[in-house]
Amino acid sequence: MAVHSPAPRRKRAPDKRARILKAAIKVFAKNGFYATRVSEIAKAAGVADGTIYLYFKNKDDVLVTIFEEGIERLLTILREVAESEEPFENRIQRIIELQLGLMEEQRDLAEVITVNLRQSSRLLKQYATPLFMQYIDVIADVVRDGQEEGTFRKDLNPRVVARCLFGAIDAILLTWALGEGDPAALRKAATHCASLFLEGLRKR
Amino acid sequence: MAVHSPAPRRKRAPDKRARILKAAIKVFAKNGFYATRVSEIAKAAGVADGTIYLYFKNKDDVLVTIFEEGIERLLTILREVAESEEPFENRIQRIIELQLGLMEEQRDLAEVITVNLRQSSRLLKQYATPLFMQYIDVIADVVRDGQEEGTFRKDLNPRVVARCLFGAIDAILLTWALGEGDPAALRKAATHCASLFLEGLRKR
Amino acid sequence: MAVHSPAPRRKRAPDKRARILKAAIKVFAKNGFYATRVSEIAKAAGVADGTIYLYFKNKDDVLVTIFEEGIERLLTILREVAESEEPFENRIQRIIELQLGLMEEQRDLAEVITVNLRQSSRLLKQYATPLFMQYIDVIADVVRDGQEEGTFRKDLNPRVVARCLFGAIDAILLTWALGEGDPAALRKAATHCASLFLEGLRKR
Amino acid sequence: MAVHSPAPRRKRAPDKRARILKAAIKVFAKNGFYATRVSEIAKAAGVADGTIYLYFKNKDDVLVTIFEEGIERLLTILREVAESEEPFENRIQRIIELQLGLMEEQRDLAEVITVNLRQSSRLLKQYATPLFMQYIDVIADVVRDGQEEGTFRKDLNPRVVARCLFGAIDAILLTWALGEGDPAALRKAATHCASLFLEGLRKR
DNA sequence: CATGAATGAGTATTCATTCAT
DNA sequence: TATGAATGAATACTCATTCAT
Repeated sequence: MAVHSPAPRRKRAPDKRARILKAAIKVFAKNGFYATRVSEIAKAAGVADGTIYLYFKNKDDVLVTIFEEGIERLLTILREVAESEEPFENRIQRIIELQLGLMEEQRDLAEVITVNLRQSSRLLKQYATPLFMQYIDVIADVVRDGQEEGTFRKDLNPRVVARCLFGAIDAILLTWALGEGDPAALRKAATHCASLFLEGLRKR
Repeated sequence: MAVHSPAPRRKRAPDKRARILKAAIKVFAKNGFYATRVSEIAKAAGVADGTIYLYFKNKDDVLVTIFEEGIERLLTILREVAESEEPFENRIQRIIELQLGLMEEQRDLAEVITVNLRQSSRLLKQYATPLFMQYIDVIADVVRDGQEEGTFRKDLNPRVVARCLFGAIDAILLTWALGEGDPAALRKAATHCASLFLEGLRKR
Repeated sequence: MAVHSPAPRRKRAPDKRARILKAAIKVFAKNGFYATRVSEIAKAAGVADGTIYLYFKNKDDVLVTIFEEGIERLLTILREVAESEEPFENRIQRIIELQLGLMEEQRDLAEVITVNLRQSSRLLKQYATPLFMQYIDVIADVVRDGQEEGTFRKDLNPRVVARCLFGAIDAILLTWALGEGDPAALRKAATHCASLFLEGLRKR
Repeated sequence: MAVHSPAPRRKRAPDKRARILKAAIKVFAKNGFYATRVSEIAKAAGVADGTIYLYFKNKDDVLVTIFEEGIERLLTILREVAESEEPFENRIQRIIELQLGLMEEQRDLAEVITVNLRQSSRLLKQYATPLFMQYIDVIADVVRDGQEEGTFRKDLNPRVVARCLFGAIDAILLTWALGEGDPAALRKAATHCASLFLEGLRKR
């Protein structure tokens, strides 16, 4: 019709993939992985059902991608903090705040990672375990270094400490995600959690 | 047809309900809630598909029952410990050991409770939240009493501490349930976890 | 326990069969044949599910029995009227009133016969058609005799008239069964219906 | 893939809905509503099972649609006749002939409407009643106008007459649908039925 | 690349019927 | 006879995935 229009470009969206992921995070968080229909993701992303299969192998693949990219981003940042030159106590504190802080800005991603991934035992065992171990390792390394350097008590297994810390953060997020989602409450919880762990770790 | 069939065995099993629950824990742990077919539970329990519906409203109800009865049993024991006359530190320590110890005997149940229940957002929100809150309350009460009595530092929110403790135990169980399942490792983790939290809580 | 009680006879009920039929009429009328569970009939009859199978081959057999016994009773009475010595016009009038009157006292049976039997095409074709034909014949005979005797016009096919009359009564019953079920309304409808058909049939 | 396939024929059939309805009428008439499997309808229509659910809410909806569209069409035509300027007697006569004539072309539809709809008490009460009342009203209006104008006797309740007429036609159709289905017989029955009612209604 | 109509495999649940007691 | 717990065949409906356009 418009003969001279430079380029029709009815649909600009070269960002379909990103839009699908973003939409998926939203609906997964709201309804859970199994209760979410592919068509719902498509609708929320403003694409056709079939389009999703141009970017992802299947529904599982969407969840896995969200998890992988999300945890990858988290791991990158965590590693930076973990390997910084700051005092060990600050690193621990920042690790906690970082995760909770990061999530505060991305509540849906938080719910998807903490809740949804457990929804598929298969996915959990296949994908989450290895990444989970990397996560544990990052924290455990900080603890171990702190022990060797003399800041932290030496009688605790660093990996056990790391698991406890992960669990504590996960539980706080879970409560927060299932509940009101008040940012202030989250921040306060972060402070208390950090204080609890740091005192628990401190060498005397 | 089989003329000499050894015994007609229309098994008058009086324990059908228990057998179904036991079978369900096993297959849920193995395959996850959604991937488990009702017929698989029936087969594992040695009953007909329809029999399950004589004892449970539906598939959801089976999972919820497992969760509720498991948590209920735990809560009863936890309350005893929480309200005992022992020093507060001992109570915390015993709460941790109790949970991990209880689960040690029922690895599949541990997986169902820590992993499977999160598979249905609806179930999680509907059933888990209230029981979870009761659980949190029991622990939080111990912390609060300890604070008032002067054993624990007063600057930490008891409910945040309780949530952290729950998360830590949950994470330890999760790792254990998904992994090797070595009882010794579990016991050692319990000791370290307890030490970490008690030091973190101690008033100085 | 009661050692000397003459005869325990916890359940006198030698009338189980009748009680089952009566209960079945009630629940079939309320919910329809397909929506009625065998267990509902049993409950309404105050017997165990399995007991029904001591008196009836299966669920279909219960409906068929109701229909057969009901229509049989109706046919017997109709034949009496049809073969009486009364004026033909009176016979027609009484046939109408009889059916509607009979039903008025047995509203549930009316609904079962007019509505439920159509619920199983198989049953309808297999059982109802022959009995229906007998019914048509009884009325058609009265019409035919009236024609030959000179009371009714001769240009109408007696079987067509009989079908029309059956249909009219059925429609009145249907409306009545689906609606309020006011006996007075039914009686008035019977009068009008009779008048309409008698005038339509009268030789001039 | 198949290079020479004559026509890929992912049949872009634009008439799926109509084909499903047509197929449903056929199988409902043959086996009855309850005995008909959704998959049978699908097979008869040459579509996949799931396709039916793109056009209808559920199996009930298919039956209701058949009924509604059939009755709707009938009502439209009936109203035209009822409101025409013809003598009242002709209108009645044409109403009868129209219905029987319409059905003559669609014996299966006749059976579905007269027999199948009664198979579900729920559907009958929910859908049939209102449309049935409209139908009754159309006929009753003709009768009433004829009474007021002086053609018909005034001592009959128009709605009772209408119900009788409906029943008579229904019974004729039922016999016809369940029996041979001889068109000539149907036409003759229509004439006799009309004559019976007109004489019955005539003012003298 | 994008679409969305069509597909059809897959499953929880129901309920008539049986049979050990 | 009577029971009612147990059975398991049977089926409507959903929804991830495909592919002709």
